[in-house]
Amino acid sequence: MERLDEIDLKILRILQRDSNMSTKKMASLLNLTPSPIYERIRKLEKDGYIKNYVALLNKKRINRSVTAICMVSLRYHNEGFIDKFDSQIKKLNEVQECFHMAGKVDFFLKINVSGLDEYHEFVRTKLSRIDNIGVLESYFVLKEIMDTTEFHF
Amino acid sequence: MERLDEIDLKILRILQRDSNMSTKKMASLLNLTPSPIYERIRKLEKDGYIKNYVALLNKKRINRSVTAICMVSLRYHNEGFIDKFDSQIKKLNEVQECFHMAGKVDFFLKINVSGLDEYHEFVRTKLSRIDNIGVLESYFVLKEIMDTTEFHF
DNA sequence: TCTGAAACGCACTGCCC
DNA sequence: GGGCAGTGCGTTTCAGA
Repeated sequence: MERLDEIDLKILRILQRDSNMSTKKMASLLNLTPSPIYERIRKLEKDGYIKNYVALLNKKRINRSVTAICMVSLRYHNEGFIDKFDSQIKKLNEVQECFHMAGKVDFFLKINVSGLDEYHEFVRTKLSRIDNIGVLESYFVLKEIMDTTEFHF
Repeated sequence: MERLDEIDLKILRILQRDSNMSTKKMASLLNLTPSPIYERIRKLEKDGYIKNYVALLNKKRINRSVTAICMVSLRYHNEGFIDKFDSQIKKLNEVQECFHMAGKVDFFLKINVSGLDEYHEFVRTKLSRIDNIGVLESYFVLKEIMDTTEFHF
């Protein structure tokens, strides 16, 4: 719960890149034995530094290679409408990220689909059917320059 | 390399949520024994369906709770300038995502910092020092509604 | 491609420093 | 808080169907 020392930070840095590394190998990298590594990791989990362990998939391989950014503004901005948009957007499987923003645009969405056809269907049959949408602007990714879950510290 | 069957898809769905699940438990969920699970996972890795295994950290805990979206347009658009922007942006530790876009805006960036002070410093001393930036617009996330690495299929 | 069994190594515990 | 030794379990391999 207290501050992390340099060893904890190194462990987190490693786990962000390769969560399957054995405590044995990590121990040799950090000039320690496996036991303290093991205990520190359990502590980092317990204290909430580590949310979960996941496999990252290759978008191309699973036919989700098109990424779109969509900016949405609502027509009315009272609490009920915002919460309603919130709960409806969570049901859409194509949406990877959705942020409620400060400023002129209300929401940023990152959407992954197989192609433009599917994006068209997504907007037509799902997104645009959500109540109270005012403006809806779509942008397409030409090239992913960076896309990482890793924080540098 | 061929098409995936329903078992492969189920394995990928599980690993996207919890990559530390044992082959034993997965086997019992899928009514199989650990060996075929093990072999299928190795094959999914070898064939490039699985990029890597990572720990996802809690932004708040590691002091990166402010998320900004930044839209950048370049002044000149010849190949050299785009590649240069590309290589310079990759050096910035605060940037989590960077996409080269089709349309009026050239790049979308997702940036995580500890607070507005740090964002100010990031723009002042790093982002704005990159050559050839024309327009630079920042938006701040009020609330994360969704942020997942998981693809639904 | 799966089952079942066998071998191996690592995760995990407890004790000592 | 780290080192060391022991145990059990999961990973990994392989023969057979």
